[in-house]
Amino acid sequence: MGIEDRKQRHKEDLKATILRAAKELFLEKGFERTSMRNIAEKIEYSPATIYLHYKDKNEIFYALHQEGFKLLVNTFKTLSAVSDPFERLKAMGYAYINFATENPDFYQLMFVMSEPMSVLDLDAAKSWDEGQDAFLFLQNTVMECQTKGYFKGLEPNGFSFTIWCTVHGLATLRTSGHLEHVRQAKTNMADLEAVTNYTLQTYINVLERMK
Amino acid sequence: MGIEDRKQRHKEDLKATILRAAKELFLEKGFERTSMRNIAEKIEYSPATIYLHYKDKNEIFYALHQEGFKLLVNTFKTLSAVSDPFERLKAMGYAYINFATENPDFYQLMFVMSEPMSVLDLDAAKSWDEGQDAFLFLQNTVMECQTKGYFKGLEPNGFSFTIWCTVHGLATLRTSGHLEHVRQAKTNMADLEAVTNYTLQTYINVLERMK
DNA sequence: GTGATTTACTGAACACTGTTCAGTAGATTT
DNA sequence: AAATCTACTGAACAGTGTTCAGTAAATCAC
Repeated sequence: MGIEDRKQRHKEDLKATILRAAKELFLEKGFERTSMRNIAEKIEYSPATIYLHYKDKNEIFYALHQEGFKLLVNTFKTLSAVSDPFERLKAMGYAYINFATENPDFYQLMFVMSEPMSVLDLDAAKSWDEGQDAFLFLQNTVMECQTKGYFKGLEPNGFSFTIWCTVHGLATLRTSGHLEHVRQAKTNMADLEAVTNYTLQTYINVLERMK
Repeated sequence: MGIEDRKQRHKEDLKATILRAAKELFLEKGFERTSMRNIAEKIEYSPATIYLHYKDKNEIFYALHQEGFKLLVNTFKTLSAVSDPFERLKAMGYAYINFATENPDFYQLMFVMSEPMSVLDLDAAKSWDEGQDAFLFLQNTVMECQTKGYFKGLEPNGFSFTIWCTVHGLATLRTSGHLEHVRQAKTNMADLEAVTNYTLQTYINVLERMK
């Protein structure tokens, strides 16, 4: 059935084209300012056509949310090259904040907005695998650190989670603009980058003490 | 000019009525589902009237954002009664998370959404005093802890900030619903409350070690 | 008391939003 | 050639924040 195949291919092409257009618009203008009609206009189809491939806007959000996780996990994977686990942990912290800073819209989609996750909520079979994959990367590194004498006696799952909370907290304060208002209050810091790095460095100092 | 006074009073009354109605609707249905028309209907005025008292929706957001901070700072003030600074620090952590859990919409308004802050952005004279007040509470407690031998050698401002990042991270993961998805992955925890408390307790254990 | 002015307020509109659905043009099958 | 199926769309629905000309009533000046 070559004809069926060609049709199937075209269908998948269009679905991918929609996603690409959505992504470009989101990264360009942020999703607050990206509408279904904008996406439709970009791909030169009617808005209704999008709904033949995606149930609603949240399903597009979810698809991009997954793309974001691929990006993040890939970054983490390159850090496997760092053999010393504590050095790797530090590198992961910087990589995480870097990711959030350079892809604030992706970060929002992945860790802040609840809309993309609503796709999962209804389907109990699905779970948040992307999130767990990324978290296991952290947890494994923490456990390796423990074999080298760090974080003695701490339950790795819970402790890893507190680490995630800290960097996530910093990332959200930064991407939401609240960090900028904090910076304006303590005028000694020159720019956002400086405040971010200083905070992360301070936290690493704290972790370093836990040997 | 008694007439002027009466008019002024009525004007301020109406402004307060708008805010009260907005607050009730926000807490009732969340602000995603609260529109200017909803607020207008509740106070039995036309939508356009609201704009005579508030520049736009963000200005209402900002007013509620400030109310939220009064609430939080008041909670913190009652904790001044705890004399031991480390015990106070612990209590503040629980109070903070508790506040976020019981007032998720206020928390969103205060620490997650950037819209309310946009009122400040334009007016350079204004700064984020509310946020700074709350933060100073934390920083002072941390500094008191240092006199008792905790957190030796750590620069208090930066270190306090990492503490805020951690509890803020936990609070946002919880209110955004991401914590629930994490909980579903590690099935051993019964409910959200348990995960939250366990995480906070683990973090307190970490801090306790820093003596 | 009467006319002019100011104040408080509103109806209707503008330009959007996500989403649905009847209807159509064209390809494919019978 | 007629019937079916597929891919797609125009137009509508029910909303959103916001603006502005216009109105009714209160106040002021004479």
